[in-house]
Amino acid sequence: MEELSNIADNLKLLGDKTRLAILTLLKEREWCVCEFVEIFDMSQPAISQHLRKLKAQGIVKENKRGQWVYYSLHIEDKSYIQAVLDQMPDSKTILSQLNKTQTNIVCE
Amino acid sequence: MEELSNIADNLKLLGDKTRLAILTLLKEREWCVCEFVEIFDMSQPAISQHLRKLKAQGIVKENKRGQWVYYSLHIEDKSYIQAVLDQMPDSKTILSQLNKTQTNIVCE
DNA sequence: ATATCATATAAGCATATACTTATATAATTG
DNA sequence: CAATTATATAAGTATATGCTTATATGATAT
Repeated sequence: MEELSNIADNLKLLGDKTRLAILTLLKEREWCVCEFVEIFDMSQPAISQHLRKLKAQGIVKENKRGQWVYYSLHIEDKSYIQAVLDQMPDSKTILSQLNKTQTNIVCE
Repeated sequence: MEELSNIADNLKLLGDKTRLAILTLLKEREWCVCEFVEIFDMSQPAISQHLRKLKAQGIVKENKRGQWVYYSLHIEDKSYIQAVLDQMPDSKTILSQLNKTQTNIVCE
């Protein structure tokens, strides 16, 4: 059984607008860092630090391919996170709330 | 549709050990402030401030009876909170993790 | 090898958070 | 009425958080 304080620490990570959007987007597919930087109109270090926190608590995992690092969900053992993400809107809705369209995103 | 940032703000409130325990206990029944003070071995203002935050975001509601104020869940319209609390252990488990037994609690 | 691109880390800073103690408010009791 | 009990609020403080800018690391391409 997972500790209450451990669950709270994980939920705290969901309690940030940017991280919650990141996780919701990751429901659909893996994304690389530069895509998030474009989408959120936020500095690259800011995104990187959010992802590091998520990785540190085992909520996402990374997958390096070439110079890109792709992130994906790692919540098979965390039913309460799955339960939240199940209730979240789809990527399109998230992206429209961020006032961006996915078609603009290019990392080369 | 609820705003992403609004959902994040609500989840942030769940991301605290004390508040998460409070909400999990409230699944079972309503509790009054003094019970929480006993259970959490924390100052009365600390508990009161946690409850105020939860009330401010409409996650709990209060019910005054005599000199006591009872709190209960108000999450019918917040499926993502219901989803989290559904995954939480029962009151007995929470209380044992707090190293207290419910039988000790007396407010008079 | 050097230049470029993608990502990570470090340091600094402004604000948010979760407590504390002291005090106020309100209901209950003698 | 005064004393007690339950709760709320205010003010202060230490720590956490989320950004910033600067810099480091590492892969790719010329």
